[in-house]
Amino acid sequence: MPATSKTKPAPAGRGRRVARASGDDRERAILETAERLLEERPLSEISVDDLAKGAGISRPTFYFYFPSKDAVVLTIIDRLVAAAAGSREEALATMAEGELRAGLRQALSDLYGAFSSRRAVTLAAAELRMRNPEARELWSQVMEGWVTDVTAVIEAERARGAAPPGQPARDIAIALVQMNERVQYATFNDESPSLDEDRVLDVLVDIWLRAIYGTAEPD
Amino acid sequence: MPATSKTKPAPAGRGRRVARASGDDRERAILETAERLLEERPLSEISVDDLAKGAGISRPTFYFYFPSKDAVVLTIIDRLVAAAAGSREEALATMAEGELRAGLRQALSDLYGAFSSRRAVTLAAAELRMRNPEARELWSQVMEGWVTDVTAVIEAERARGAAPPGQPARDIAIALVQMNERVQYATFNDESPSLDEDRVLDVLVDIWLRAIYGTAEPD
DNA sequence: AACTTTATCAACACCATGTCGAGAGATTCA
DNA sequence: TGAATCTCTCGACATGGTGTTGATAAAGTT
Repeated sequence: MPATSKTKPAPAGRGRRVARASGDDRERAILETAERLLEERPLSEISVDDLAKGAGISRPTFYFYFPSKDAVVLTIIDRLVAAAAGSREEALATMAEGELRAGLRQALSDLYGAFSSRRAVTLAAAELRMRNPEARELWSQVMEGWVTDVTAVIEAERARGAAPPGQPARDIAIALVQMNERVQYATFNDESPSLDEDRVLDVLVDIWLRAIYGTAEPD
Repeated sequence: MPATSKTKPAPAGRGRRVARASGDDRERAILETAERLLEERPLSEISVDDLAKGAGISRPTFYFYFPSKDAVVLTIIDRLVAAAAGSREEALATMAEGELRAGLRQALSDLYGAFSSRRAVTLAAAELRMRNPEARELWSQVMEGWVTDVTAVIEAERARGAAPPGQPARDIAIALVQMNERVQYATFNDESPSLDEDRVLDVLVDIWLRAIYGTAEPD
């Protein structure tokens, strides 16, 4: 077998039926069209025909490359998620190095950045998750990754006495990670009560620090 | 004019075109069918025909009562939101009476209860918000109500010296209210990383107290 | 009894999805 | 070289949803 990647064994079951020659261009064209159109309007207002037209093919031909509109978006989300996973490892590495206040800020900043650089896709992911089980499952894995890591950090901090005991670490982690998801979504989407772009990080970091390291001592 | 409510001037622009006699039954039947079907499957999998059939009428007749499927759900959400608004006032009244830890717990508990008693509708609201501007606007008002009230509470506590200064009260309020929304949704929807039904309140109250009254003092 | 209002639905127009089958062009190999 | 095979393309169709129209029946009003 030669060293050139010739047949590449079906990237995930998503993409095309077999995977080979010049149709790669079409596949890319479809993905690019989807990303471009998502900058303009929500997924629910984009039809298969729009994607086909944008890629310069007919609608039936679209189905040669992807089984559905959702599959196109899932492919795009896959890639975003892979990139975000990179951010997560990097972020956690920073946090493990002692300087925790700055570390946490850096971690949340990386997370924020990973998704803010691809708003349209992030919003589409949220929309798709509502009605597509595969998208739900994928997102679920992303969330679980973050929750697991954050749980470990909280437990480590408690173990070395830097953080006081409290509710189970995993429960706190779930609430904080979900808070970030919602707050970021609202900001990206420019919802009515939502945090300003340039305030998000300060506010989230503050709440994380208090939730992890603080205690509540009302009068 | 007699004292009997005879014509009732079009409840909100939503419901039916005019509003009178026996058609009230049909209208109720449609609303009840919608609620019933939402217990079984998501809004996106319910058709106008399903609603019509369930109410014992044909599809065109459905359009005599409501302009669309979305309008039916919006009517239902309207009522849920009105009920929740009652909860909010009650909750805030409890909090204003000094005993704050218990007060906050009671407030969040009321909020949680208002929506958990109508899970199906709450989930449908979230789904509808994704693609319907009117639903978005309605939900936006609900969120704004809570944010405004919570902001006032935080500022009052800071003013009387019970809570330390920190990020702007409104920003903290936004993040906390959005956290609750997301965490509760995940729990109702039984998502993969989500808090157990019976842990939600403890965790949320803990984070709220720390965010409002605590300070972060890492080692 | 004429007239108006309320209520109903068959038939239609429209749009989106996804499939089928007939081919066109390139590549393989006999 | 030419037949077989594979990749790629699309017209035509089947299906299923939305929303509208117009004819009509039944109730209420004058």
